[in-house]
Amino acid sequence: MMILKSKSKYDLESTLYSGQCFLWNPILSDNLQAHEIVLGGTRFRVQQLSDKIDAIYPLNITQNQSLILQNHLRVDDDLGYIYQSIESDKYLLSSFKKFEGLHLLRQDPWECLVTFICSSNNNMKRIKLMLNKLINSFDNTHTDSLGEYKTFPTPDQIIEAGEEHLRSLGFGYRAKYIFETSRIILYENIDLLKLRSQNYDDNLEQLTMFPGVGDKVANCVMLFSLDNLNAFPVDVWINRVLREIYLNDSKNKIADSRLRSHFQSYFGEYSGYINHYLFHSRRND
DNA sequence: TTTGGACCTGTACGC
DNA sequence: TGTTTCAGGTCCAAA
Repeated sequence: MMILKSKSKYDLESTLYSGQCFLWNPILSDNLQAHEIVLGGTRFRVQQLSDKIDAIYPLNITQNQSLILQNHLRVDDDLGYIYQSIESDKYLLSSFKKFEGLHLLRQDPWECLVTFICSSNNNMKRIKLMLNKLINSFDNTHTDSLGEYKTFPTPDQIIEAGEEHLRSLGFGYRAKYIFETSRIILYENIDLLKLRSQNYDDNLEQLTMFPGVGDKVANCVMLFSLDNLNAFPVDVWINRVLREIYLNDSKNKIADSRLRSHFQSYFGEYSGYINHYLFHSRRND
């Protein structure tokens, strides 16, 4: 075991299951609630220990593995700094208090892109089911001291398997989107990780070129995997909060992309972090 | 620039 | 048991 250093209090449960990532799985281990994920080909397990995170697997975790985990969990984020910036906002202040320690995650951009293409017109339970089916339908099996585990399929594996394969797994019309997106990434030789060094506008333009990726999905991918902390996904939940709390208007139609750009300016450079607190609070009302 | 309908599927409903 | 609705949207055509 190894306690990960984090800059702020860390709420693992809220962070892992707040709807930003669907690849974490709860594990009951030694009567303690642990959580498991595969990152960069390695299986990791963590558990909450007071305000911190205890990395319990791999057993003799290397420095490099520890960095991979810390990087994914964004333990260096200074939540106190973000809290300060919204001190005058009573609604936000109460939700920051209620979910103190909720962090964003830094996911793999490819896995995140597939996840949120799946999310369209869909619910959380089924998104998770679809991703599990996808992972289990490929033979990317690895073995460690806990047994076998699988890694996420690559774009070329998805192309080789074909669109029909995705349809047979229950992806519906999203099968075509994921298949075509895989083709574009492979044939145009796109390195999604490089997008981390690009700004918001360039990434929005790049991501919305993929079929099945509109404003909302692109903003999710940017916020949850590309370090664009000013990304601001507007879905039905965020739409409700913004109207009820900030606009006092639940009737007039306003395009989501207009709401998005308005509140990006309003909330500032960490608007994406604020977005996630608004989302999580509204869903847990 | 905006609007409305179609799109896969599983589930929660009403009968 | 058999419809209808809805779920963290996107795309396309038409106004």
